[in-house]
Amino acid sequence: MRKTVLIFGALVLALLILFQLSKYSVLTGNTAIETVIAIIAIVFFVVGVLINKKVLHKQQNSNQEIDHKKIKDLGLSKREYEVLCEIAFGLSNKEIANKLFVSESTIKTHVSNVLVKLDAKRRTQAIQIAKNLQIIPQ
Amino acid sequence: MRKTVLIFGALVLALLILFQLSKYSVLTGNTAIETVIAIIAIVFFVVGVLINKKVLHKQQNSNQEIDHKKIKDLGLSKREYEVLCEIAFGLSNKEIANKLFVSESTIKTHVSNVLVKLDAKRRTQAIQIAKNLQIIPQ
DNA sequence: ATACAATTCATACTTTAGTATGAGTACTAA
DNA sequence: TTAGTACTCATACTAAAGTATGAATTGTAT
Repeated sequence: MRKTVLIFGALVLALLILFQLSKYSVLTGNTAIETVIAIIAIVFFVVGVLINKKVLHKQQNSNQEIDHKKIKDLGLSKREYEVLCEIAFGLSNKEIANKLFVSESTIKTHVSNVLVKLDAKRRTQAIQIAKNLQIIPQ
Repeated sequence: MRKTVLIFGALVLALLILFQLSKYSVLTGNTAIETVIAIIAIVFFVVGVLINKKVLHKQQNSNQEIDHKKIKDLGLSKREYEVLCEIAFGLSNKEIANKLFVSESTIKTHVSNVLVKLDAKRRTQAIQIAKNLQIIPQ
């Protein structure tokens, strides 16, 4: 956050300096008015593009990042979350069991717990809910 | 596409006019150099922001748009695709049947066909595959 | 008119998913 | 040390999902 303020301040300062430089170079007759306007136009165009890109980039991030806090708030254990991710990947209980080297009945227990904690009736609904809560990747 | 070209052309024209106007207003002494520079800066800043927003918006769209051609290529019928969407929404066969006003056995038939056409073993896997193929909303 | 695809439905069946209950182990914090 | 939590597993059960087959209806294109 401090970094953003510093960069923004430096940017404004640079622009002000550019502003003054261009004014004096015109008044002293060293530079044509067209050149100054062109430079100003290009500089501010680039600044506009960059600032906008940064803002939109943050918006995209907020849509993709996983909300680890929410996972804890839901009371999902580490293992339950693992199982949830494998469910979303489309695996069956038996396949998840093989992948995590435990028995199928263990997976069934985890799945049941996940469904309760996500307030879902089925694993497909759990996938939807988990995505809406942004606790699994889209 | 033609629309874009027209708008872009009009924009360039407007900027050129602004450019000329500002140059003459300074040379005839009607306007202070600071005012002109400020206006140019603001205008090009806004143009930069808007153009960037449009470009990024199209990129986002390409990640979100549904590939209707692929749906046809897979041989998915209208009804089968409807059922697929409801599956992805997390509904059970019975719930889908009630929503679409048909029997559960009809839904089972559709689901089976969807699984074959998507080469999926389970409905959860079908959701994953459909998302990767971009035939259902993320 | 007929062949074809899409939709609908049923029955019977197998497989997978999900629930309920109880229990053993291991690790951690009070 | 004990209470709590997470993880594991089993058994027995119910519910849902998925398969296979056959069949009737409807609209559409040749």
